[in-house]
Amino acid sequence: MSPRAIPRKPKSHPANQLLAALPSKTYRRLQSGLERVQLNFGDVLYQPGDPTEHVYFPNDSMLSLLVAVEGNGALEVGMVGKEGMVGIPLALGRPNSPVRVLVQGGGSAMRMTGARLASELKKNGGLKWQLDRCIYTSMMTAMQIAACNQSHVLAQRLARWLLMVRDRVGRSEFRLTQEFLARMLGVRRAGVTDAAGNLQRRGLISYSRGRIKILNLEGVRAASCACYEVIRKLESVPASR
Amino acid sequence: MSPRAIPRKPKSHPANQLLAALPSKTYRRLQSGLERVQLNFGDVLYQPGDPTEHVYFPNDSMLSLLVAVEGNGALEVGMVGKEGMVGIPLALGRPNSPVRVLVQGGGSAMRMTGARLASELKKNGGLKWQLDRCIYTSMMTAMQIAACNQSHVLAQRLARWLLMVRDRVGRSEFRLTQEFLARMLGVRRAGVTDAAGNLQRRGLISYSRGRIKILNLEGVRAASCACYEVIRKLESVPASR
DNA sequence: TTCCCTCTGTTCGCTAGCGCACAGAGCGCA
DNA sequence: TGCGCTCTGTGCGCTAGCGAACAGAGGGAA
Repeated sequence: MSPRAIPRKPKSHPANQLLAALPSKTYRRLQSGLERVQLNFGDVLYQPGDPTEHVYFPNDSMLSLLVAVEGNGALEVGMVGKEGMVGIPLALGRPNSPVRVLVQGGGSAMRMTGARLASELKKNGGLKWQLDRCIYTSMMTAMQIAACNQSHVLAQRLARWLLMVRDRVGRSEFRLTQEFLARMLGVRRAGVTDAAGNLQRRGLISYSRGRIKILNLEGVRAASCACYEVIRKLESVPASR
Repeated sequence: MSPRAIPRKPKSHPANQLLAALPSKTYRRLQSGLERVQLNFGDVLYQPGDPTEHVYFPNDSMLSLLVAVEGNGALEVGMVGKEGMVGIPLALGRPNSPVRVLVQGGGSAMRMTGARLASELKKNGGLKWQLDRCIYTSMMTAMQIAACNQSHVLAQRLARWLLMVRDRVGRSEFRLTQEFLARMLGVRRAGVTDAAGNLQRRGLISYSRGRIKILNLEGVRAASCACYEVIRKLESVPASR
């Protein structure tokens, strides 16, 4: 369950954009606290209630933030790729994460202990600024998704979701079954079949046995709700002040 | 639109619990930056996109965080009373709030400029800890509401909402029309009439012409989803470390 | 007291999505 | 090559909630 450490030292130019945006002096100081780990699809980084020890900065992996609902499994309320980090509660001084964090796209990530993070934050080398930016993004994304879930039909939310995944994995093709997707969106699998089949018939995506590909980006954008653009713009806030 | 300042000086024992939880030395230092303002029902403290200047610490007022949805008005994604503050984006270094903040329960609040807040935060007198706690609560609440909106029927969400308002205004009776309530929840007014009528017939609440009263607290709790308890427990995290 | 305006109750037809179930299709593996 | 398992497509009856509309009831103001 716990991700296995990879002995290789972190590269000097970090793949994670949050780390990459740090002043190089700050990053060099941080390096000794960063450990590279391999994350595989289905790994669970945090389980609600469990004490958490590390924060994670994805390199090429992709993570889902899930809120458990009684009886209903768990529902996605956020997505983090190389643009951000997970473990915000730890960064805010909470000993555990109330959300489940699931590895949705395998790959590697850098991790750091909460204690080290806290001590680095006191040294004030631009890390706090990056962290605040990430907290802001996570919070606003959750709020937008809250409104979206209540306001938009499945077809739109599905399109939004595909676009969000694409932005985070950096590819237009990825592996995910309809079953999994339905769980993330909190709907029936058959509902996803329906909505995805519709997109496929219109030539916007192709979909087969867990392999999904966005064929017509503009088309999918048009099929999604405006929430996608709202969330996308959150990511593009300036990276330094 | 902009709330009017009240000349009276802030009380030495603050009504806002976030301020009250500060070390008294820190609070005394803060006082000169705090200005008491009167907030009236319907006032809008932040409009998405507008530059924001102040953060607000409610005394006895109650504020709603709203996310606008194209065509659909705006939907509530958070609620803040005397236990917290609004203006988190400002506290995170963002120049404006992407959410609308609406005064839902009239009363007073203390406010402070973002610049002053930033300078106080650097002095590290426990303010950051309180702020982090508030950010954590707002974020987790939004995530829970996102899941709730997707998972629970209107009747449950209505009950949750009434309980959340009660906790924040500190009374079991408050003034709100079904029309307003429907907007907050993102449903039809007729749907609220239906769900509220049901609660009323069961003797759990009384409801008449914008005056609503919780008669049977346990009953309303039983009618709501578990999200209420999840959110309530977020508020009760320890106030000092 | 009377009028008016706001708020609530209720109806109708309709759609999105549910829960369940089963058939078929493709891929991996023996 | 054939078997079996996973993934997708589809059908059926049902419920929650929508959009629109209208009737009535209660309070406040003149």
